[in-house]
Amino acid sequence: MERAPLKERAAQILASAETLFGERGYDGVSVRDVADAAGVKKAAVFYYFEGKEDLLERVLERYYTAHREALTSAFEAKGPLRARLHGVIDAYLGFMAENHAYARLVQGLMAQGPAWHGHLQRNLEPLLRWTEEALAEVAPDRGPLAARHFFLTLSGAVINTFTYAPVLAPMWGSDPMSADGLAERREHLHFVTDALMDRLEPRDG
Amino acid sequence: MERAPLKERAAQILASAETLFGERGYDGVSVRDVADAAGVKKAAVFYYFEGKEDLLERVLERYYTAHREALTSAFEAKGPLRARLHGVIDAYLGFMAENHAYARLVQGLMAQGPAWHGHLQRNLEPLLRWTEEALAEVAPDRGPLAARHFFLTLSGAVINTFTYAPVLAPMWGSDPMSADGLAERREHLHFVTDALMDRLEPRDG
Amino acid sequence: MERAPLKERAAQILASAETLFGERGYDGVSVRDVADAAGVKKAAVFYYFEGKEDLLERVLERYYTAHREALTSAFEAKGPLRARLHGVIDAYLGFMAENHAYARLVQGLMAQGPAWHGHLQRNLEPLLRWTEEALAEVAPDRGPLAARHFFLTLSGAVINTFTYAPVLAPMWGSDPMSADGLAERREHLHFVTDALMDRLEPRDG
Amino acid sequence: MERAPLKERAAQILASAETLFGERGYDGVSVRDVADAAGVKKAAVFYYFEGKEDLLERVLERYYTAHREALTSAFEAKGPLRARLHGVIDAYLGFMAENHAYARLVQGLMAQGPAWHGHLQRNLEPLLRWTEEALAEVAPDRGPLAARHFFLTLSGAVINTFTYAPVLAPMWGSDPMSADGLAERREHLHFVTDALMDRLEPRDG
DNA sequence: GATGAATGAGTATTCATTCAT
DNA sequence: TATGAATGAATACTCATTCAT
Repeated sequence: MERAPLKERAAQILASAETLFGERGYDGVSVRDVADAAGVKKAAVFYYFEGKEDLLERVLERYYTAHREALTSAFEAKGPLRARLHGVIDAYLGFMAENHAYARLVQGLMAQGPAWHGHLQRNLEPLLRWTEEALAEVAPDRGPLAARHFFLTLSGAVINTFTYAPVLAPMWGSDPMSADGLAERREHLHFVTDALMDRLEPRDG
Repeated sequence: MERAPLKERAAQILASAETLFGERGYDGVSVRDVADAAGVKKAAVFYYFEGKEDLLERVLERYYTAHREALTSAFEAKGPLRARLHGVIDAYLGFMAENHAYARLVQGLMAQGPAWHGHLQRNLEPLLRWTEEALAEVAPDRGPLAARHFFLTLSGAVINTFTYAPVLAPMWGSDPMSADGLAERREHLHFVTDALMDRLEPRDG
Repeated sequence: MERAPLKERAAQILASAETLFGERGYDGVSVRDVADAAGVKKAAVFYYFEGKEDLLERVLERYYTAHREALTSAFEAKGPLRARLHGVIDAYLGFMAENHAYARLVQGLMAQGPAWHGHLQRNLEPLLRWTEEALAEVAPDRGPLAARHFFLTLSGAVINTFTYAPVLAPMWGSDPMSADGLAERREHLHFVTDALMDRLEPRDG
Repeated sequence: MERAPLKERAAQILASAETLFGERGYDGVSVRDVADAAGVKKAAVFYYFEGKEDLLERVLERYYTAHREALTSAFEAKGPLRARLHGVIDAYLGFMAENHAYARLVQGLMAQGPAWHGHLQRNLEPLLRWTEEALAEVAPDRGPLAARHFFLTLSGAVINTFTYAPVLAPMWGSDPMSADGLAERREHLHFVTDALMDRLEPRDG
């Protein structure tokens, strides 16, 4: 299953694809665009990759791996639940901060119809499972307080920081994705988490 | 600036565009697709609209109007803050439930680069302003507890219910967009709102 | 099942395709070649036809129809068997003489693998059936003297006149496809037919 | 002019080219296809051969040689004319049976325009000359009973057995290229030869 | 002796858009 | 009020061939 390390040229192409797909969406980017951005000829893209779709798949693969790695240690940390949840949110927010393009690319693919849903689902599943395990002690299996709802609510609160940043910035008068903006957002999300925990396990407040 | 009411033919075209753009994204739909779905000739689309972009603009315009109308009365309602917030969330959720395509279309456009950002921003702005007014009494102007953060968090929690539903359904074993799913989601969001209010105005709990 | 008469432009394109496919084979001709030869823009070819393959299918359809029409009256003629066979050979030869490209196009497709075999078979089948009926009185159902063998032998003798003409001409010192050449070939084929009939029904000689 | 004996690697490539060209035609086969089938790298094909065209030339050369060798002894055999003709037909049929691909490859090239005509002619010429010599005693030099007509008729009857086999098989309910099919075809062709000889030299019947 | 890397030229096809009628 | 015809520009992809190593 392990893939041989990509050659420099291929890495360059992949990096360009990553950036462009993130900026303009899969459909908004042509193979020529990717080649130009990478400083290679168009045919070279087809030499190193099987096609445009393969290119996207590799970009996603890399994201998935990085994403999971970024969250693993946070999920596996020990300590009181609240601190662990804060840690996960920080890790999530931090990963997204370093991978601006990710959130938007994925949202774009979701909006493109079912073709990529299976792909995205496979990436999301472990995160959901982790959340469910982590919250098992305070949240029931089913109903409106089930872990899955908190997963959806909190991951949405993290992700949308990035997907909506470009349209919020002018309204906020500051960029939610800037260092300051993210620090503030982080505090907000901690507040939200604590508020939810207060209600779920009142004694612990 | 007012435009004569659209003829039946045009309305048919617009409706098809709305559905298709929502299902497959702007780029994933051709003018021919829209024409076919509407049962008209391709050239008719250009007769009634200025082009594909115009078509999208009209679709968005309609959404904006409907969206705002759906939320206005909820925002203007009187009564205790919590009840009003619940009302807004119910209205938001209800509107989205009836306009499946909206959330995905907008997400798709966000991912397509800055071209449509201004457009989307104009729609979002009033919602943000309303939220800020509504929360003025409990939330400060700036910082991590500012109204705008709650707006982002809660609107994300609503919207993502719809954008992620297709990939969550298999994992949940049930469809978050079904009647049952939405009722449960509604309860969850009320819980979240209450939890946040508890922390913001502890006495009121 | 009837097809509306093709517009002038489409007819022009089809005619060019017919000629070029016959001259250089399906793979040897690009859509651009066809468009140029027809004096239209490349995109016009796609406006009138669904694609290159469709173009070939239409060309073949026309041939099939013309081919069958050319032979029908000959097959349905009354009179002694030998005369009727001569008539069929004359009709076959005449049709091919007017449709130089046909034989070569079909041979080229046969050599391209199974993709077109079904297509070609559907055209050949009626000819084989007719031959079997015509020879029913003198040829057995099975074995080396079955009608199908005579069909294969004689149709080969006709068709190869055209497929091999370009390489035979220099060796013969004259063109087998010229008027004189064809007249001579016709006499030869009559001789062959008579020889075969002599053996099949000796009394009739 | 003599070329050093091809290395094993080259032979492998040539064999693959032969098979593939025969199956899908020259244009339908890419250098990569040949390399893959031979289990070598694509660049190796260009190392051992000058290019795709050279590859085809070598394949044809081999066929020519094999073809001529297969027929030489039959042509040089002694004995009565009819027996010698039967022998040639048997040899021709036998060679084709072992070289399925040959007939179709050559037909495909004929259909590809004049580029390969000269090539093919050089191969055909000796066969025609031999036939003319063999039939010199019974057939005139010119006119519809000239040897060259019998050559065209009989070689067509042999070759078409193979080129049309794939489309005839379903109609015949049996494969003309199977052992049984070929045995039957052989008998048929002997019958045809005898019929022709009967007419050419009636006394000898 | 052999090949990985690279590419120029070409291929079929799509599509938003224009326009004469 | 429509629309059939037409097209320029772009798109993803293929492939024979070259060449430095």
